[in-house]
Amino acid sequence: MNNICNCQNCHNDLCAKNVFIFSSLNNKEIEKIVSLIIRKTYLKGELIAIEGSNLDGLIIINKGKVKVYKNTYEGKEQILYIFSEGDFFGEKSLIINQEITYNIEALEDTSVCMIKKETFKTLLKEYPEISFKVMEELCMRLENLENIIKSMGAKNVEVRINSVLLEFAEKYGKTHDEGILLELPLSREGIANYIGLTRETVSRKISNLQSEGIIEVIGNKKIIIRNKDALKKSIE
Amino acid sequence: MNNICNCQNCHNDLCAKNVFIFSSLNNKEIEKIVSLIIRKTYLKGELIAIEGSNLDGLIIINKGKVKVYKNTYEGKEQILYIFSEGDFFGEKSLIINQEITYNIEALEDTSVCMIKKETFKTLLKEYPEISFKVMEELCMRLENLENIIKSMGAKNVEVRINSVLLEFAEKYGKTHDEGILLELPLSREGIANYIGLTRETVSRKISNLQSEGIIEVIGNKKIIIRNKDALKKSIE
DNA sequence: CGTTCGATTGATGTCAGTCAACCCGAGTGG
DNA sequence: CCACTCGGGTTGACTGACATCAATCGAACG
Repeated sequence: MNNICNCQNCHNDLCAKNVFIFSSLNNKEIEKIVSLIIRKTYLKGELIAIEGSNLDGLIIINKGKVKVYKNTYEGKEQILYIFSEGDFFGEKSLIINQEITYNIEALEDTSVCMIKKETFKTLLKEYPEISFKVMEELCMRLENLENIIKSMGAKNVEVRINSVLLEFAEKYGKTHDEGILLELPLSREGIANYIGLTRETVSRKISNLQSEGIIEVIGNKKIIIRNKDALKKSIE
Repeated sequence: MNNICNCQNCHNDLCAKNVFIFSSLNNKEIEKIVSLIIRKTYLKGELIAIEGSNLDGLIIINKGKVKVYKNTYEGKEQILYIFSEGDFFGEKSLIINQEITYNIEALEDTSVCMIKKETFKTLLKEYPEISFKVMEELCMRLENLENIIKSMGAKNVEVRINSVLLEFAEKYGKTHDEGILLELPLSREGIANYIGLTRETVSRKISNLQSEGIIEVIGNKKIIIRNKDALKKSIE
């Protein structure tokens, strides 16, 4: 179950300072926000929210990763976002007064900070800069989704795989002497559910990329991207 | 080419009153906004903006329809939005300082109202309610895209066709004694580019729906939806 | 060491894409 | 009034790529 604790024992910088939408505030203001925060933790695999439910606040990820998905008409999951440290969700129930339209599940042990709906609304009034940051963030998400749609519209399946590998490299990749070391946030099935394929197809395509020498697969969860340019070139 | 004219001779209600993001303002405030507006018109087929360019303001559609699309890696168009009266675009260059990431083309003769970037930023400061409305609108767009992704992730092609027919019925349908009369904003090819199929497939699936008696096709541009429930049921 | 869950590989089937022919209505011009 | 063209739409045959089903592998963990 969830732990709920006050935030006194949590380093400020973990909670709010690194969060994009609060990045325009000074330390004093951040402190105030931190004092308003409620913390929760979720175990890997735990459902944080379910389609149709109501979140009573904005939730900011402190540590960990979550996947946001809808169930498709065919009973599969369509993953929409992978959120990690500093990302937030639940804005939909704040801004348009609407229940959550997707499911959210912890991909690893995850701790989050919650700001109550009313508290957040007060914050928005008090610090209009936050509104602007929220708009920025929403715009970036829109753009992200627009690109996903573009790549899903592409019949060419390699394009989709390569796109998602590049996306993950951008977000989670670490430089490494032989290329970019990538810890995959999703299983093969997860990747498949993200880009609208089956796990077998993802598996096959990844094998192909390996035999072409473009990537190197290490176990199930790690990939080294040896030739990023080759991936990039293929999606132009 | 474009006509540029001042807005004195344009009825207030056309420009700003029916626009969602200004809906919280009173008449006097609307009048002020109207006075700041620059009008332009575009002919059917004319490009309003091209990927990579900079719009110098927020553009609100006064009359007409536009399609917003990206070119895919395979040289096709991926349509992202169909915007009509009251919708706006260009927010991306206002909020995050970024060039346009898609192409915008008039689907019919279209007149728009433009609010200069700096003017709009001043408005946002002056009337924080507008910020909130913009956030609402962005959230609704996100949700719309999330649903498109969900339906594109569905392998089942009928689901996508039926979804788009229902979407158009919602937006452009008129009640009619035999069902919902629908003036299609897009050609078969346009629909195909919206949901990631080919025009032939769209054509075939629409024929099927007709022979099942669920819809009736009138010429190339009109459809009567006789059995909306059947469409709805198939996408659950 | 055995169990389990995910990943891989192979064989087969299906359905949307492709290519090509044809249709149809609108506009054009003789 | 008819012939012609042109663009979009439809239809059919064929193909190929991904899904599906099934068997096997293999890494992780107790």
